Amino acid sequence: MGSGETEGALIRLRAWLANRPADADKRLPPERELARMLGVSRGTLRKALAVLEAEGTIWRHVGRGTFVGDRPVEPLLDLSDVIRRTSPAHVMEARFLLEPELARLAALNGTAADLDELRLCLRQSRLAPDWRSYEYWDNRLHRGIAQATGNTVLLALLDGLDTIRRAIAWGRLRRGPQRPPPDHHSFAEHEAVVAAIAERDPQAAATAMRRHLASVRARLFAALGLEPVPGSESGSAIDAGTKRVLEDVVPTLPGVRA
Amino acid sequence: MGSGETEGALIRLRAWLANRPADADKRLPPERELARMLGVSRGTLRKALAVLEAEGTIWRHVGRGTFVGDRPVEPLLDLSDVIRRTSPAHVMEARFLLEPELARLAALNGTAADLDELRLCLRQSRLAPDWRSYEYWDNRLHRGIAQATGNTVLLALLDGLDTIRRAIAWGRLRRGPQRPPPDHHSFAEHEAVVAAIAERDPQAAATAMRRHLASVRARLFAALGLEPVPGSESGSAIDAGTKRVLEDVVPTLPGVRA
DNA sequence: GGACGAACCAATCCGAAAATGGTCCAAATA
DNA sequence: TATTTGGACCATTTTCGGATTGGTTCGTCC
Repeated sequence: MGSGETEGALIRLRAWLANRPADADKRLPPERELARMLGVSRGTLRKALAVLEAEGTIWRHVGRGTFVGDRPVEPLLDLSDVIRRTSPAHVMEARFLLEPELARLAALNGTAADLDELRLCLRQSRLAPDWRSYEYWDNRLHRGIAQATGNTVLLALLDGLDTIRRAIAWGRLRRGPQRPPPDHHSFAEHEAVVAAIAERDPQAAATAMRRHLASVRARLFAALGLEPVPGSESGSAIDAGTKRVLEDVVPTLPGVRA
Repeated sequence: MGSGETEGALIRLRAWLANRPADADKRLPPERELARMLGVSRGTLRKALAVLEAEGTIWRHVGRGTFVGDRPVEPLLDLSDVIRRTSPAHVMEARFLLEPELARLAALNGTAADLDELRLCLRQSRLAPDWRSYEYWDNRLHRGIAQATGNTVLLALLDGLDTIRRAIAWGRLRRGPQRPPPDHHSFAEHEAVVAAIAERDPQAAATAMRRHLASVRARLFAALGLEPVPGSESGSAIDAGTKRVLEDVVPTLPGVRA
């Protein structure tokens, strides 16, 4: 196979690549120029470049150039498309899935600085002069919990969920001159979550978060005119698979911080 | 307040907006032109536009123009930044959080077409001629499970996790002429997950997925030279908070499809 | 058969010019 | 006095043409 000049070009190319300063530009000269520099034809150089690309040393893109290192990541997420075919119920389901576990991991991994941030959010949300301001601090609180897990991936996931949530038409949006009433259900629920995190009680934190989300969901569905979620307040009826739940959930979510 | 010409401009503007065809462009004429069309000065028109913007009818942006409808959502996620400060352990933690619940919801909501897709992935992954091809079908399988939940938000979340996972440097990447051995651990584990989904057994599906992820994590950490996760195989030691887990997990993840 | 050179293609980048919303100000107007 | 008007700037964005660059296909020559 690769006999003759192609192999020579590959060797010369590797040597040229090795002899360049470490702080050199990630971008290589254009093929035409590089071919002239190495004393090879462009076609031959391209074969050598193809080898380097196959082994992951470089990556190329039409119109951009040839670069050394890993190919950059492109988002690939078409948010506006997701938003069009999603519903508030979907968002609530995702929140139920994510946020209790975030609270749980926050109780395990949260730092003192994280807790300061959470307490700040609690205080400010009580002082909020209008709904818009309240929602800012509410949002910042939930994000702070994700931050307290110490896991940037989880934080990114919650951020993604947030952008979707914020973009959905929530029917009535309660903006106005009024302010949240002092006995707004979220206040006590938020404080319960933060208290459990502060006491390093993971189960209690997750439980408190579930209670909070159940409350939010009930209000949301009521506002949308839907029927309440079946079994959301019963809490009875321990089925046969319960023991498996214990064996699964407890050991496999250790919450190690890497 | 808005006395005199401003009010008149607002009325004329509303009328002009109402009288345009439904399929008209979302983009309004430039302010200078629109002002001339309505016979108002630009400053007055801008006050009227400010009212419409405050009530959410239109949105504006410098250099772009004025548009009717909701303001488009911007990603706000800087993926390349997240990737730089994250670790394989973080990604595994996120997978443990997400994917078992996805399997659970897939068992509840998956359609026959979804199951066909999953079985196709199983078959193709066994036939894969090299690791690269195997990882394609493996990836498509996990994505298919998220698809089977019927929740586009969860699918978007898994996609986001995937882009992060794919971008991280996984140390050894097992690309090469070899192919996955026929007794590769993932085969049986994947089939267990899909079987549980097909039998509509949510708990079993979640359990099988946890087992699979635990296996993946063990191999990953071994390859990276880390110590195994404490308690990942013990599964004993039922602590005091277990009953609460039951009361929490079971009723609050109903998996309703909206 | 393989290497070379040339030409062409489609995607991308680049820079200047135009377009657009945001802002300020003095004159005109009621 | 209070409001409107027209004009001039500003910062951001779009637009558009030309240059750049990797991808591809020829004919030609060893």
